Amino acid sequence: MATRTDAPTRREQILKEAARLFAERGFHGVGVDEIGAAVGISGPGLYRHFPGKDAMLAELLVGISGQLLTGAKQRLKEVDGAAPEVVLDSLIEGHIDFALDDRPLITLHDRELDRLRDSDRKLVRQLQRQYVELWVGVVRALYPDLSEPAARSAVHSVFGLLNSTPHLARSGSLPGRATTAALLHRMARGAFAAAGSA
Amino acid sequence: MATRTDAPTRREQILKEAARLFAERGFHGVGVDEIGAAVGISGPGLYRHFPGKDAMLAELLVGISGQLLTGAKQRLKEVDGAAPEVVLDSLIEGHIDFALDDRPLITLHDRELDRLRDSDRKLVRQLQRQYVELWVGVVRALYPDLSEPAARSAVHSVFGLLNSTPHLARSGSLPGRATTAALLHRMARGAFAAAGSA
DNA sequence: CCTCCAGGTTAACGACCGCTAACCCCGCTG
DNA sequence: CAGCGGGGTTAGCGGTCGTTAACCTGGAGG
Repeated sequence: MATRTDAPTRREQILKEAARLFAERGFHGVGVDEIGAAVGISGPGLYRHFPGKDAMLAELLVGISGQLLTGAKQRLKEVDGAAPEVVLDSLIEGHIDFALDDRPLITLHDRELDRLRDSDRKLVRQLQRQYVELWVGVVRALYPDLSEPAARSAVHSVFGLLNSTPHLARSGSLPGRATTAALLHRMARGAFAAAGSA
Repeated sequence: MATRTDAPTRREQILKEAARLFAERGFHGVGVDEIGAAVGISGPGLYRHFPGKDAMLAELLVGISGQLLTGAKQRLKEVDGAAPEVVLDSLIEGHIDFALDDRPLITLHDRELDRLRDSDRKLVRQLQRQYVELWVGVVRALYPDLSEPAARSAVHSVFGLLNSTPHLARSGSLPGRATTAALLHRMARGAFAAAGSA
Protein backbone atom coordinates (compact mmCIF):
# COMPACT_ATOMS: atom_id res chain seq x y z
CA MET A 1 0.00 0.00 0.00
CA ALA A 2 1.62 3.25 -1.15
CA THR A 3 0.42 5.77 1.40
CA ARG A 4 0.20 9.34 0.11
CA THR A 5 2.11 11.94 2.03
CA ASP A 6 1.99 14.95 -0.30
CA ALA A 7 -0.69 17.58 0.02
CA PRO A 8 -4.01 16.86 -1.67
CA THR A 9 -4.67 18.64 -4.91
CA ARG A 10 -7.56 21.04 -5.25
CA ARG A 11 -9.45 18.44 -7.28
CA GLU A 12 -9.09 15.96 -4.44
CA GLN A 13 -10.23 18.50 -1.88
CA ILE A 14 -13.31 19.18 -3.96
CA LEU A 15 -14.13 15.50 -4.37
CA LYS A 16 -13.75 14.85 -0.67
CA GLU A 17 -15.99 17.72 0.38
CA ALA A 18 -18.51 16.94 -2.32
CA ALA A 19 -18.68 13.35 -1.10
CA ARG A 20 -19.33 14.50 2.43
CA LEU A 21 -22.02 16.96 1.40
CA PHE A 22 -23.73 14.56 -1.00
CA ALA A 23 -23.80 11.92 1.72
CA GLU A 24 -25.23 14.37 4.24
CA ARG A 25 -27.92 16.02 2.20
CA GLY A 26 -28.24 14.08 -1.04
CA PHE A 27 -27.04 14.97 -4.50
CA HIS A 28 -29.94 17.28 -5.33
CA GLY A 29 -29.86 18.77 -1.86
CA VAL A 30 -26.43 20.31 -2.29
CA GLY A 31 -25.72 23.37 -4.43
CA VAL A 32 -22.50 24.02 -6.27
CA ASP A 33 -22.05 27.15 -4.18
CA GLU A 34 -21.91 25.06 -1.02
CA ILE A 35 -19.36 22.69 -2.49
CA GLY A 36 -17.25 25.65 -3.52
CA ALA A 37 -17.57 27.26 -0.10
CA ALA A 38 -16.45 24.01 1.53
CA VAL A 39 -13.07 24.28 -0.20
CA GLY A 40 -12.73 28.04 0.11
CA ILE A 41 -13.63 29.05 -3.42
CA SER A 42 -17.04 30.13 -4.51
CA GLY A 43 -19.57 28.60 -6.84
CA PRO A 44 -18.58 28.64 -10.47
CA GLY A 45 -14.89 28.35 -9.65
CA LEU A 46 -15.52 24.61 -9.53
CA TYR A 47 -15.97 24.60 -13.29
CA ARG A 48 -12.21 25.06 -13.70
CA HIS A 49 -11.84 21.54 -12.31
CA PHE A 50 -14.97 19.69 -13.36
CA PRO A 51 -17.26 20.04 -16.35
CA GLY A 52 -20.29 19.97 -14.08
CA LYS A 53 -21.86 18.80 -10.86
CA ASP A 54 -22.79 15.46 -12.38
CA ALA A 55 -19.16 14.80 -13.24
CA MET A 56 -18.17 15.04 -9.59
CA LEU A 57 -20.71 12.43 -8.58
CA ALA A 58 -19.70 10.23 -11.49
CA GLU A 59 -16.03 10.39 -10.61
CA LEU A 60 -16.80 9.59 -6.99
CA LEU A 61 -18.97 6.59 -7.74
CA VAL A 62 -16.73 5.16 -10.43
CA GLY A 63 -13.78 5.69 -8.13
CA ILE A 64 -15.40 3.86 -5.24
CA SER A 65 -16.49 0.89 -7.30
CA GLY A 66 -13.13 0.64 -8.97
CA GLN A 67 -11.24 0.89 -5.71
CA LEU A 68 -13.33 -1.81 -4.09
CA LEU A 69 -12.87 -4.12 -7.04
CA THR A 70 -9.15 -3.65 -7.56
CA GLY A 71 -8.54 -3.85 -3.82
CA ALA A 72 -10.38 -7.16 -3.71
CA LYS A 73 -8.49 -8.51 -6.72
CA GLN A 74 -5.25 -7.47 -5.08
CA ARG A 75 -6.17 -9.32 -1.91
CA LEU A 76 -7.17 -12.42 -3.84
CA LYS A 77 -3.75 -12.45 -5.45
CA GLU A 78 -1.97 -11.99 -2.15
CA VAL A 79 -3.64 -14.94 -0.47
CA ASP A 80 -3.68 -17.05 -3.61
CA GLY A 81 -4.03 -20.74 -2.91
CA ALA A 82 -4.92 -20.25 0.74
CA ALA A 83 -7.91 -21.89 2.39
CA PRO A 84 -11.30 -20.36 1.53
CA GLU A 85 -11.74 -19.16 5.10
CA VAL A 86 -8.57 -17.12 4.81
CA VAL A 87 -9.63 -15.65 1.48
CA LEU A 88 -13.05 -14.69 2.77
CA ASP A 89 -11.52 -13.15 5.88
CA SER A 90 -9.30 -11.03 3.70
CA LEU A 91 -12.23 -9.81 1.62
CA ILE A 92 -14.21 -8.98 4.73
CA GLU A 93 -11.29 -7.14 6.24
CA GLY A 94 -10.84 -5.08 3.11
CA HIS A 95 -14.47 -4.13 2.95
CA ILE A 96 -14.57 -3.20 6.62
CA ASP A 97 -11.52 -0.99 6.26
CA PHE A 98 -13.22 0.81 3.45
CA ALA A 99 -16.54 1.11 5.26
CA LEU A 100 -14.89 2.51 8.36
CA ASP A 101 -12.51 4.89 6.62
CA ASP A 102 -14.71 6.29 3.87
CA ARG A 103 -18.17 6.44 5.31
CA PRO A 104 -19.48 9.16 3.03
CA LEU A 105 -18.44 7.17 0.00
CA ILE A 106 -20.08 4.03 1.32
CA THR A 107 -23.24 6.04 1.79
CA LEU A 108 -23.18 7.50 -1.69
CA HIS A 109 -22.35 4.20 -3.22
CA ASP A 110 -25.82 2.71 -2.94
CA ARG A 111 -27.81 5.91 -2.61
CA GLU A 112 -27.09 8.14 -5.56
CA LEU A 113 -26.38 5.64 -8.29
CA ASP A 114 -29.54 6.53 -10.17
CA ARG A 115 -28.51 10.15 -10.53
CA LEU A 116 -25.81 9.18 -13.03
CA ARG A 117 -25.80 9.43 -16.80
CA ASP A 118 -26.63 6.11 -18.44
CA SER A 119 -23.08 5.32 -19.51
CA ASP A 120 -21.60 6.08 -16.11
CA ARG A 121 -24.29 4.14 -14.34
CA LYS A 122 -23.65 1.12 -16.54
CA LEU A 123 -19.95 1.29 -15.77
CA VAL A 124 -20.50 1.53 -12.04
CA ARG A 125 -22.99 -1.31 -12.06
CA GLN A 126 -20.58 -3.46 -14.01
CA LEU A 127 -17.81 -2.85 -11.50
CA GLN A 128 -20.18 -3.55 -8.63
CA ARG A 129 -21.33 -6.75 -10.27
CA GLN A 130 -17.77 -7.95 -10.72
CA TYR A 131 -17.09 -7.23 -7.07
CA VAL A 132 -20.15 -9.16 -5.99
CA GLU A 133 -19.35 -12.12 -8.23
CA LEU A 134 -15.87 -12.25 -6.79
CA TRP A 135 -17.33 -12.59 -3.31
CA VAL A 136 -19.90 -15.10 -4.50
CA GLY A 137 -17.13 -17.34 -5.84
CA VAL A 138 -15.28 -17.32 -2.55
CA VAL A 139 -18.42 -17.87 -0.50
CA ARG A 140 -19.46 -20.82 -2.62
CA ALA A 141 -16.00 -22.33 -2.32
CA LEU A 142 -16.40 -22.20 1.44
CA TYR A 143 -20.06 -23.27 1.54
CA PRO A 144 -20.62 -25.53 -1.48
CA ASP A 145 -24.17 -26.37 -0.44
CA LEU A 146 -25.21 -22.78 -1.07
CA SER A 147 -26.95 -22.24 -4.41
CA GLU A 148 -25.67 -19.42 -6.52
CA PRO A 149 -28.73 -17.15 -6.07
CA ALA A 150 -28.67 -17.81 -2.34
CA ALA A 151 -24.97 -16.99 -2.19
CA ARG A 152 -25.56 -13.77 -4.09
CA SER A 153 -28.35 -12.77 -1.74
CA ALA A 154 -26.15 -13.59 1.21
CA VAL A 155 -23.35 -11.44 -0.15
CA HIS A 156 -25.66 -8.50 -0.71
CA SER A 157 -27.02 -8.89 2.80
CA VAL A 158 -23.57 -8.96 4.34
CA PHE A 159 -22.75 -5.81 2.41
CA GLY A 160 -25.78 -4.29 4.06
CA LEU A 161 -24.42 -5.37 7.41
CA LEU A 162 -20.93 -4.02 6.82
CA ASN A 163 -22.17 -0.81 5.25
CA SER A 164 -24.18 0.02 8.35
CA THR A 165 -21.15 1.87 9.71
CA PRO A 166 -22.62 5.32 9.04
CA HIS A 167 -25.45 4.47 11.43
CA LEU A 168 -23.03 3.31 14.10
CA ALA A 169 -21.51 6.77 14.28
CA ARG A 170 -24.81 8.42 15.14
CA SER A 171 -25.74 5.93 17.82
CA GLY A 172 -23.78 5.45 21.00
CA SER A 173 -20.09 6.24 21.03
CA LEU A 174 -18.54 3.39 19.12
CA PRO A 175 -15.91 1.74 21.34
CA GLY A 176 -12.85 2.23 19.20
CA ARG A 177 -12.24 1.40 15.60
CA ALA A 178 -10.51 -1.94 16.19
CA THR A 179 -13.29 -3.23 18.42
CA THR A 180 -15.94 -2.21 15.94
CA ALA A 181 -14.04 -3.80 13.08
CA ALA A 182 -13.68 -7.03 15.01
CA LEU A 183 -17.37 -7.10 15.84
CA LEU A 184 -18.38 -6.50 12.25
CA HIS A 185 -15.98 -9.18 11.09
CA ARG A 186 -17.36 -11.76 13.48
CA MET A 187 -20.92 -10.94 12.53
CA ALA A 188 -20.21 -11.20 8.83
CA ARG A 189 -18.61 -14.61 9.31
CA GLY A 190 -21.50 -15.71 11.47
CA ALA A 191 -24.04 -14.55 8.91
CA PHE A 192 -22.32 -16.44 6.11
CA ALA A 193 -22.00 -19.54 8.23
CA ALA A 194 -25.70 -19.43 9.04
CA ALA A 195 -26.53 -18.93 5.38
CA GLY A 196 -24.35 -21.88 4.46
CA SER A 197 -26.06 -24.33 6.80
CA ALA A 198 -29.18 -24.54 4.65
CA MET B 1 -54.06 -8.34 12.45
CA ALA B 2 -57.02 -6.47 10.98
CA THR B 3 -56.43 -6.71 7.25
CA ARG B 4 -57.89 -3.87 5.21
CA THR B 5 -60.26 -4.84 2.45
CA ASP B 6 -61.85 -1.51 1.51
CA ALA B 7 -60.45 0.63 -1.26
CA PRO B 8 -57.56 2.92 -0.37
CA THR B 9 -58.36 6.56 0.09
CA ARG B 10 -56.83 9.16 -2.16
CA ARG B 11 -54.51 10.23 0.63
CA GLU B 12 -53.23 6.68 0.91
CA GLN B 13 -52.73 6.43 -2.83
CA ILE B 14 -50.69 9.59 -2.76
CA LEU B 15 -48.55 8.44 0.14
CA LYS B 16 -47.87 5.12 -1.52
CA GLU B 17 -46.82 6.63 -4.83
CA ALA B 18 -44.82 9.34 -3.12
CA ALA B 19 -42.95 6.69 -1.15
CA ARG B 20 -42.12 4.80 -4.31
CA LEU B 21 -40.94 7.90 -6.14
CA PHE B 22 -38.95 9.26 -3.20
CA ALA B 23 -37.24 5.89 -2.84
CA GLU B 24 -36.44 5.74 -6.53
CA ARG B 25 -35.13 9.22 -7.14
CA GLY B 26 -34.72 10.87 -3.78
CA PHE B 27 -36.88 13.50 -2.12
CA HIS B 28 -35.40 16.44 -4.00
CA GLY B 29 -35.36 14.46 -7.22
CA VAL B 30 -39.14 14.17 -7.43
CA GLY B 31 -41.46 17.02 -8.33
CA VAL B 32 -44.96 17.46 -7.05
CA ASP B 33 -46.23 17.21 -10.60
CA GLU B 34 -44.85 13.71 -10.88
CA ILE B 35 -46.45 12.64 -7.63
CA GLY B 36 -49.74 14.03 -8.82
CA ALA B 37 -49.41 12.33 -12.18
CA ALA B 38 -48.75 9.01 -10.44
CA VAL B 39 -52.22 9.13 -8.88
CA GLY B 40 -54.02 10.59 -11.88
CA ILE B 41 -54.33 14.18 -10.72
CA SER B 42 -51.98 16.91 -11.59
CA GLY B 43 -49.57 19.00 -9.57
CA PRO B 44 -51.21 21.42 -7.20
CA GLY B 45 -54.19 19.14 -6.68
CA LEU B 46 -52.11 17.47 -4.02
CA TYR B 47 -52.50 20.54 -1.84
CA ARG B 48 -56.10 19.55 -1.15
CA HIS B 49 -54.69 16.60 0.80
CA PHE B 50 -51.36 17.77 2.17
CA PRO B 51 -50.09 21.19 3.22
CA GLY B 52 -46.88 20.62 1.26
CA LYS B 53 -44.37 18.20 -0.12
CA ASP B 54 -42.48 18.07 3.16
CA ALA B 55 -45.60 16.96 4.96
CA MET B 56 -45.84 13.86 2.78
CA LEU B 57 -42.33 12.82 3.65
CA ALA B 58 -42.91 13.56 7.30
CA GLU B 59 -46.07 11.48 7.43
CA LEU B 60 -44.31 8.61 5.68
CA LEU B 61 -41.31 8.57 7.99
CA VAL B 62 -43.29 9.03 11.19
CA GLY B 63 -45.66 6.33 10.00
CA ILE B 64 -42.89 3.85 9.32
CA SER B 65 -41.13 4.39 12.61
CA GLY B 66 -44.38 4.20 14.52
CA GLN B 67 -45.49 1.05 12.76
CA LEU B 68 -42.20 -0.70 13.41
CA LEU B 69 -42.27 0.25 17.06
CA THR B 70 -45.89 -0.63 17.78
CA GLY B 71 -45.57 -3.84 15.79
CA ALA B 72 -42.59 -4.84 17.87
CA LYS B 73 -44.33 -3.96 21.12
CA GLN B 74 -47.30 -6.02 20.02
CA ARG B 75 -45.08 -9.00 19.30
CA LEU B 76 -43.34 -8.67 22.64
CA LYS B 77 -46.69 -8.83 24.35
CA GLU B 78 -47.79 -11.87 22.37
CA VAL B 79 -44.73 -13.93 23.28
CA ASP B 80 -44.47 -12.55 26.78
CA GLY B 81 -42.55 -14.80 29.10
CA ALA B 82 -41.20 -17.00 26.35
CA ALA B 83 -37.53 -17.87 25.97
CA PRO B 84 -35.33 -15.07 24.64
CA GLU B 85 -34.67 -17.00 21.43
CA VAL B 86 -38.36 -17.06 20.71
CA VAL B 87 -38.73 -13.35 21.39
CA LEU B 88 -35.80 -12.47 19.16
CA ASP B 89 -37.14 -14.71 16.41
CA SER B 90 -40.43 -12.89 16.58
CA LEU B 91 -38.75 -9.49 16.29
CA ILE B 92 -36.68 -10.67 13.37
CA GLU B 93 -39.72 -12.10 11.64
CA GLY B 94 -41.60 -8.84 12.04
CA HIS B 95 -38.78 -6.78 10.67
CA ILE B 96 -38.31 -9.10 7.69
CA ASP B 97 -42.01 -8.95 6.86
CA PHE B 98 -41.79 -5.21 6.83
CA ALA B 99 -38.58 -5.11 4.82
CA LEU B 100 -39.97 -7.46 2.19
CA ASP B 101 -43.42 -5.92 1.93
CA ASP B 102 -42.60 -2.23 2.05
CA ARG B 103 -39.26 -1.85 0.36
CA PRO B 104 -39.69 1.77 -0.62
CA LEU B 105 -40.44 2.69 2.96
CA ILE B 106 -37.42 0.79 4.22
CA THR B 107 -35.33 2.70 1.75
CA LEU B 108 -36.71 6.08 2.75
CA HIS B 109 -36.41 5.26 6.39
CA ASP B 110 -32.66 5.73 6.62
CA ARG B 111 -32.11 7.86 3.56
CA GLU B 112 -34.27 10.95 3.78
CA LEU B 113 -34.45 11.53 7.50
CA ASP B 114 -32.37 14.68 7.27
CA ARG B 115 -34.85 16.32 4.93
CA LEU B 116 -37.38 16.68 7.75
CA ARG B 117 -38.27 19.68 9.85
CA ASP B 118 -36.51 19.64 13.21
CA SER B 119 -39.55 18.65 15.22
CA ASP B 120 -40.50 15.81 12.89
CA ARG B 121 -36.95 14.56 12.75
CA LYS B 122 -36.75 14.50 16.52
CA LEU B 123 -39.95 12.52 16.71
CA VAL B 124 -38.80 9.98 14.15
CA ARG B 125 -35.45 9.58 15.82
CA GLN B 126 -37.12 9.05 19.16
CA LEU B 127 -39.32 6.31 17.74
CA GLN B 128 -36.33 4.71 16.05
CA ARG B 129 -34.34 4.84 19.26
CA GLN B 130 -37.12 3.15 21.20
CA TYR B 131 -37.29 0.44 18.57
CA VAL B 132 -33.55 -0.13 18.77
CA GLU B 133 -33.53 -0.20 22.55
CA LEU B 134 -36.27 -2.78 22.52
CA TRP B 135 -34.11 -5.02 20.36
CA VAL B 136 -31.04 -4.33 22.48
CA GLY B 137 -32.87 -5.53 25.57
CA VAL B 138 -33.85 -8.80 23.95
CA VAL B 139 -30.42 -9.37 22.47
CA ARG B 140 -28.72 -8.80 25.80
CA ALA B 141 -31.13 -11.18 27.50
CA LEU B 142 -30.05 -13.83 25.02
CA TYR B 143 -26.34 -12.96 25.02
CA PRO B 144 -25.56 -11.55 28.47
CA ASP B 145 -21.83 -11.31 27.75
CA LEU B 146 -22.48 -8.61 25.18
CA SER B 147 -21.86 -5.08 26.42
CA GLU B 148 -24.58 -2.58 25.80
CA PRO B 149 -22.69 -0.55 23.17
CA ALA B 150 -21.70 -3.77 21.40
CA ALA B 151 -25.29 -4.98 21.47
CA ARG B 152 -26.47 -1.68 20.03
CA SER B 153 -23.90 -1.85 17.26
CA ALA B 154 -24.91 -5.42 16.54
CA VAL B 155 -28.57 -4.44 16.30
CA HIS B 156 -27.81 -1.61 13.90
CA SER B 157 -25.72 -3.94 11.79
CA VAL B 158 -28.43 -6.56 11.63
CA PHE B 159 -30.85 -3.84 10.55
CA GLY B 160 -28.42 -3.13 7.75
CA LEU B 161 -28.50 -6.78 6.84
CA LEU B 162 -32.28 -7.08 6.89
CA ASN B 163 -32.80 -3.77 5.11
CA SER B 164 -30.71 -4.93 2.18
CA THR B 165 -33.87 -6.29 0.55
CA PRO B 166 -34.10 -3.46 -1.97
CA HIS B 167 -30.73 -4.55 -3.35
CA LEU B 168 -31.86 -8.14 -3.59
CA ALA B 169 -34.58 -7.17 -6.02
CA ARG B 170 -32.13 -5.64 -8.49
CA SER B 171 -29.76 -8.57 -8.42
CA GLY B 172 -30.68 -12.06 -9.55
CA SER B 173 -34.27 -13.21 -9.42
CA LEU B 174 -34.88 -13.78 -5.77
CA PRO B 175 -36.07 -17.39 -5.31
CA GLY B 176 -39.45 -16.73 -3.75
CA ARG B 177 -40.38 -14.64 -0.80
CA ALA B 178 -40.46 -17.45 1.76
CA THR B 179 -36.99 -18.68 0.82
CA THR B 180 -35.56 -15.18 0.99
CA ALA B 181 -37.21 -14.57 4.34
CA ALA B 182 -35.82 -17.81 5.73
CA LEU B 183 -32.32 -16.96 4.50
CA LEU B 184 -32.41 -13.51 6.01
CA HIS B 185 -33.71 -14.92 9.28
CA ARG B 186 -30.93 -17.49 9.50
CA MET B 187 -28.29 -14.89 8.71
CA ALA B 188 -29.60 -12.47 11.33
CA ARG B 189 -29.53 -15.18 13.97
CA GLY B 190 -26.06 -16.21 12.88
CA ALA B 191 -24.81 -12.64 13.03
CA PHE B 192 -26.15 -12.13 16.54
CA ALA B 193 -24.74 -15.45 17.71
CA ALA B 194 -21.33 -14.51 16.35
CA ALA B 195 -21.55 -11.11 18.00
CA GLY B 196 -22.49 -12.76 21.30
CA SER B 197 -19.46 -15.08 21.40
CA ALA B 198 -17.03 -12.27 22.20
C1' DC C 1 -83.99 23.68 -7.31
C1' DC C 2 -80.62 26.14 -5.08
C1' DT C 3 -76.43 25.84 -2.36
C1' DC C 4 -72.29 24.42 -0.97
C1' DC C 5 -68.23 22.11 -0.58
C1' DA C 6 -64.78 18.51 -1.60
C1' DG C 7 -61.69 17.97 -4.91
C1' DG C 8 -60.16 19.15 -8.96
C1' DT C 9 -58.22 22.52 -12.89
C1' DT C 10 -54.79 26.07 -15.16
C1' DA C 11 -51.91 30.30 -14.75
C1' DA C 12 -48.52 32.45 -12.69
C1' DC C 13 -45.17 34.04 -9.15
C1' DG C 14 -40.93 33.97 -6.69
C1' DA C 15 -37.02 31.56 -5.35
C1' DC C 16 -33.35 28.75 -6.38
C1' DC C 17 -29.99 26.37 -9.02
C1' DG C 18 -26.69 24.87 -12.60
C1' DC C 19 -24.05 26.91 -15.73
C1' DT C 20 -21.95 30.52 -18.90
C1' DA C 21 -19.88 35.02 -19.88
C1' DA C 22 -16.85 38.36 -19.09
C1' DC C 23 -13.33 39.93 -16.56
C1' DC C 24 -9.16 39.82 -13.39
C1' DC C 25 -4.78 38.58 -11.20
C1' DC C 26 -0.48 36.53 -10.75
C1' DG C 27 3.49 33.53 -11.42
C1' DC C 28 6.02 31.41 -15.12
C1' DT C 29 8.74 31.37 -19.19
C1' DG C 30 11.09 32.88 -23.65
C1' DC D 1 9.54 42.53 -19.65
C1' DA D 2 5.90 40.90 -22.55
C1' DG D 3 2.69 37.46 -22.78
C1' DC D 4 -0.05 33.88 -21.42
C1' DG D 5 -2.49 30.50 -19.19
C1' DG D 6 -4.21 28.42 -14.74
C1' DG D 7 -7.35 29.51 -11.43
C1' DG D 8 -10.10 32.58 -9.55
C1' DT D 9 -14.07 36.44 -9.33
C1' DT D 10 -19.04 38.51 -10.01
C1' DA D 11 -23.24 39.18 -12.88
C1' DG D 12 -26.71 37.19 -14.98
C1' DC D 13 -29.48 33.91 -17.90
C1' DG D 14 -32.73 30.10 -18.42
C1' DG D 15 -35.09 26.54 -16.53
C1' DT D 16 -37.25 24.15 -12.80
C1' DC D 17 -39.75 23.72 -8.64
C1' DG D 18 -42.88 24.46 -4.66
C1' DT D 19 -46.59 27.02 -3.75
C1' DT D 20 -50.60 30.21 -4.24
C1' DA D 21 -54.58 32.27 -6.67
C1' DA D 22 -58.53 32.07 -9.11
C1' DC D 23 -61.75 29.43 -11.17
C1' DC D 24 -64.64 25.20 -12.24
C1' DT D 25 -67.70 21.04 -11.43
C1' DG D 26 -70.54 17.29 -9.85
C1' DG D 27 -73.04 15.41 -6.34
C1' DA D 28 -75.22 15.51 -1.60
C1' DG D 29 -78.60 18.03 1.59
C1' DG D 30 -82.20 21.22 2.86
